[in-house]
Amino acid sequence: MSSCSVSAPKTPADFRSAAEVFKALGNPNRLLLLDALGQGERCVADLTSLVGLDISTVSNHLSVLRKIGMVKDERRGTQVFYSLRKACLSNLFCCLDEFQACDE
Amino acid sequence: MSSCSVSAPKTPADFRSAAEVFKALGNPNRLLLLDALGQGERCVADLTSLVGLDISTVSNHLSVLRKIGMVKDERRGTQVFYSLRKACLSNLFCCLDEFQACDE
DNA sequence: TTTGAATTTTGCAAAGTTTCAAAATAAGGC
DNA sequence: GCCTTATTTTGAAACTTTGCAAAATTCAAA
Repeated sequence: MSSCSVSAPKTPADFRSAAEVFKALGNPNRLLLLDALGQGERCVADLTSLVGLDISTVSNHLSVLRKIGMVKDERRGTQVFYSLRKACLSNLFCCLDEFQACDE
Repeated sequence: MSSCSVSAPKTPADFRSAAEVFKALGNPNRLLLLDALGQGERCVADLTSLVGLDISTVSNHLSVLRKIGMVKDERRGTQVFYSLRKACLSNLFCCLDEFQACDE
């Protein structure tokens, strides 16, 4: 059990994993990929024609998203299908919209 | 008035501004700065001793956060005080926690 | 088992980020 | 006006990210 509610002085290390997630989301092409996956699973070739980059580049973006647990992949024959792994991802987008709409 | 609810095919450009916000949050030192500012306004020197970087580096991080509207600054004498500009920023962190806790 | 299709990995170049140090700016007190 | 303090800007070095192309891998089908 981790010691909770003890507000020790924080260090950059305490924010490393949060920063990893935000950094993965900090690229327009990856956000477009996530948006497309919001409609359901897609194979790499389909995602590639969607974003208009080299397929190897798309494969790399997808692996960034997979490493932080945002998407999962499933091979079926020669194709690999990607899909969103976290239902609550859409919440993050919601909050971002709120953040950007907020003028305070 | 912008055309709403017309789900046109999206492009990377549609996600540029969202990506800018996420990218700004994608650095542990900046998250630590934001966390500190959650307690209230702080001058640059105080924030500098907190994160343990050169003051010029901290000033740069703060300007990244200011450019995307995350913090505001106010000069009082020779000091500049920074504070959070968006109340809903804490929501974003909440959602992140949810995201990371979520195992689906 | 060789071929073909889909994807990933590797190598590389260009562009961007992070950091410190030094120079520049801003504001207040003498 | 000159000096001190606080901050920002600029410049340079190290490193990371992004992207393409070519080579390697994976799998199915002929």
